[in-house]
Amino acid sequence: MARRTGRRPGNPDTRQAILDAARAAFAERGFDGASIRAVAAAAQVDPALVHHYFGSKDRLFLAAMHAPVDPAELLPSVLAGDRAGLGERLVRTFLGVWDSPAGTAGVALLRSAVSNEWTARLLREFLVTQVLRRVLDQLDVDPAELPLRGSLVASQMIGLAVMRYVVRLEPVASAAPETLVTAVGPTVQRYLTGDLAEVFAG
Amino acid sequence: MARRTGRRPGNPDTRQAILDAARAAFAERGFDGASIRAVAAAAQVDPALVHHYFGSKDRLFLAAMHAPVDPAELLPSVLAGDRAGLGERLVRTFLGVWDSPAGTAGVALLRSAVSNEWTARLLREFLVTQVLRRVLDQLDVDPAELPLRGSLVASQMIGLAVMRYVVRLEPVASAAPETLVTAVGPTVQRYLTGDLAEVFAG
DNA sequence: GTCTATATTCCGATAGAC
DNA sequence: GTCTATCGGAATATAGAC
Repeated sequence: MARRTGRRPGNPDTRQAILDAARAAFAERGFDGASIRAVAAAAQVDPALVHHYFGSKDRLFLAAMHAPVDPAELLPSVLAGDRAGLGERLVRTFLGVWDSPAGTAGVALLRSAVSNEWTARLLREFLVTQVLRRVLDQLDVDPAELPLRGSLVASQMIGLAVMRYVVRLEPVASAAPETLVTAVGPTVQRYLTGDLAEVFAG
Repeated sequence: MARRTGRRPGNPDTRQAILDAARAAFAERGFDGASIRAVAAAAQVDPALVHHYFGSKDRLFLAAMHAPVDPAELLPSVLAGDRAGLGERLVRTFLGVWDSPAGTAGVALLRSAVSNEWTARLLREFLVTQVLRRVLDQLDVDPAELPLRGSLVASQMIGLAVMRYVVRLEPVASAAPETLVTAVGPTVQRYLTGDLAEVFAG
């Protein structure tokens, strides 16, 4: 029979449990509102362990945001296919991710970015370099128009996310994904490839 | 010559100074992030005075949100005029308010609602009862479609506000108001009066 | 009306025993 | 690897002197 002394088991899943709890906490209360102590309690570990693994709250947040979903993997299938369906495919993929467990990271980043400049920069850079740039590069429009087109798309998609997942305004909060795809897809399509001559004439 | 003893002057503007400082603080950091102590420091009064005037942080927030702008006064001129221009007029009025000093209250409510369920309810009720209901009542569409149309409008407008005033994604953050009116107006118009048969067929 | 002082609670981070 | 103990700070709110 093994001796009972020596190091406590040291569950190798502890680190992952902390990450999962952190993601959930940041999604519920945002970066500032979530506390390391609450994360530790949810993961059933000591608060000091969290520091031991991740060093600081900032680094814990970054670790919790990592990996759950990579636009580089999702976007190619969105960009393939007819140009006219791009808006709907983008909204469909967007909702698919946010409605899944991986969407927790999105809610966490969004909630944090609104009250914390550091995470706001993170969101901006994610949007611009990981999402918008990949999508806009495929379009056949005046390159000078791309930044505004991109931020219009972001406005509509982030607005949808805020209403559906954060503020929870009905009926958008509970609508079937395909309902929103049909409703919002054409908006995104127009921002991406529509004729915005009037806009740029101003 | 008046006696120098007796009560200290007691500036009658003190209360208003606290309210202005509170609105600015809530706009910058949200409800949870703003502290009564910071509000008091900005207003150059003692923190205990804030409690004396307003009783609690909740009531201070409510007082700071009051009055700066009333949709009941703004919307009639938006609703008057041709139906086809409704979307653009709505966006124009929206941006006019948010770009003005009164917009501070909007940013404060928005920033707070994202990290605080209590203020989120406040935002939902403001949107539904003060804004959307007034606008939707004027439309000539199937009443069963109104809730979804309304929350789609809210998604686009709040998304625009989040990107322009909170996350500050360029170029939307610095764009001329009329540029955004021309870009986003048609989206709002479609959500309000457009043919969404496909959406409701789902 | 105004301010000092404080009760109470919670935070992130660190040092060091085991 | 894990946990106890604690440092240093900041928060809301209240009691009560002047």
